[in-house]
Amino acid sequence: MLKKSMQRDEILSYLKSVNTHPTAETIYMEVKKAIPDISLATVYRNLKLLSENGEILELTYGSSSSRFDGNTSPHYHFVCEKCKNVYDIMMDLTDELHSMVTREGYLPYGHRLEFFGVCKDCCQKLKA
Amino acid sequence: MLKKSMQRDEILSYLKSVNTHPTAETIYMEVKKAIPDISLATVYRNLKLLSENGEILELTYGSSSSRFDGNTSPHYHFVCEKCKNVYDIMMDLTDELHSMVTREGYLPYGHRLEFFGVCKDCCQKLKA
DNA sequence: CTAGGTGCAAAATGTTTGCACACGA
DNA sequence: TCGTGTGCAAACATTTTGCACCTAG
Repeated sequence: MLKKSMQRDEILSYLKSVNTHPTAETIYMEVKKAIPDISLATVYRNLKLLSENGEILELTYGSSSSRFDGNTSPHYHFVCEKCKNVYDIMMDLTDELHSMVTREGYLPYGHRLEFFGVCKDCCQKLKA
Repeated sequence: MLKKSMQRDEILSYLKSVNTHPTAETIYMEVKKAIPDISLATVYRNLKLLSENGEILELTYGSSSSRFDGNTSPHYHFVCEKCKNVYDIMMDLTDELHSMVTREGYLPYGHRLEFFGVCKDCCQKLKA
């Protein structure tokens, strides 16, 4: 069971109050102002709990290490939550998407789009 | 100036040959098959060089540490490659995007879209 | 020859875990 | 009270750096 804790409350309310995307270290520094003897480990533990519960979003590429892409041609990915396979979605929305963010004042070089769900094969199996 | 090196060539050609998005460690293991005494440090150094030169893409959220988002409503991200800030793009293309992949036979639960490029502020600085 | 590249090991960063104690239901 | 949460320090994982040697231009 998830018990209430002052530390977790403070972390969540800090994250809800800002529109930046702070790192664990930044969150630690900020929350420390309210709870001076909080530890960094507690911050990490609660960030993990909160994102598992869907109350916050962790922005990573899955693992803790960077990933590198040698592919220049535009394509997207579909990650199946059943079979864990990663499928290529051969689609290119570069013009549409980039013109949308360009209108907002950004200069986009590229983008990444990933879908999560169930693939064709696993859909079949679910029906059967 | 950038000198040619067997190690860098091998890393680049490996990355161009796969459609996965390997970590530095994976790249190291693979390139080691061709150049057995390559070191992990060399892999890191060359990955950095190659991505600085735009020959490959590093997929991260800027810093080497995770970032956390208290905003769970549907929105996208813009990662500035200069200042490393992550900006919210308040846009929701769920209906459009999901109907596209549904037509391909997938059953999408969600998706993630992030742009990379240069933000408004850094565009200004580049011009100056 | 010389600036840049390399391997190695150590250091620097970022994150997780073991443990004993503290706290909320 | 009992199971969860916490702080601390140590362990781990990932990435960077200092250094002496090597290599392409």
